Amino acid sequence: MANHDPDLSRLFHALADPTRRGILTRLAEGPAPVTALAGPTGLRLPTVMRHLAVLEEAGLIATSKDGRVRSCAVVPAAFEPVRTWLDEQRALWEGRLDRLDDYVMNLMKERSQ
Amino acid sequence: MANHDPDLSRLFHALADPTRRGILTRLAEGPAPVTALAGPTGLRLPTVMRHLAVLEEAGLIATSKDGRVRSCAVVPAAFEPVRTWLDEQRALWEGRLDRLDDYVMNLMKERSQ
DNA sequence: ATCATGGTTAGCCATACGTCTAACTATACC
DNA sequence: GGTATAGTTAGACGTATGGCTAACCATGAT
Repeated sequence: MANHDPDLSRLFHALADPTRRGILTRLAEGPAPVTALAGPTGLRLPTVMRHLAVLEEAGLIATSKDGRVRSCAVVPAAFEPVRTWLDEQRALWEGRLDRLDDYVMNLMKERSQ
Repeated sequence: MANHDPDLSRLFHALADPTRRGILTRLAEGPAPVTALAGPTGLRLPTVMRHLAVLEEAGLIATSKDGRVRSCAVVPAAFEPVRTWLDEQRALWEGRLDRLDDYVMNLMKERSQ
């Protein structure tokens, strides 16, 4: 029941935007400065900065400034809660289906007696 | 590079709300009518209906009406694109890290000659 | 036929989101 | 010092989101 987890909401929200996913994919190849990230998007710098802020607040990227260039890098571990939530959901369905299996099995056994 | 996929955006967006995740968790235990889903949320029916519409448009649930009651059920397969995207991202990081490994290995080999 | 129940539609409202421009700061380079 | 480069801040703007009320079907029960 990790549903009210604000982290999870922030994560999913951060991932819900194509521009942000694009940035993450780009960063998966390795760290990059802000301007390099902005280029492919066709968006203005301040807009990209906002996207980066969303990603950083979600913990999906980390940034550090060296001189006048800010380098951004993906934080793979940050994806874990998402994966975990998906796994939890799956476990719930499967639990249910197992119980349904048992139920059907019992029915069949009773019938065959 | 499945980033511009509108399905993915709709999925992530649908999952970004605690109320909607709560509904999914509830549905993972088995199908339920709208009112049963609304109860725990403390929200008004029209509000819940909107959440259900978002979930259905994302393909995460399916609904069908029998008499005057609409039954909602989770659609496990709909989660796959999310999982797939996560896996793709992971593959990218790992590819990068592998190449980095190779690079370091080569460096070390060259040094030791 | 009447009434209660379960759901639906329409519309309002405040806030959040994604985008932009314009103006500003800070660092590198000549 | 002067200029180009990289990023930042502030504010505006239209649209989307999440919530509500009120009124409206549709169906099952009496």
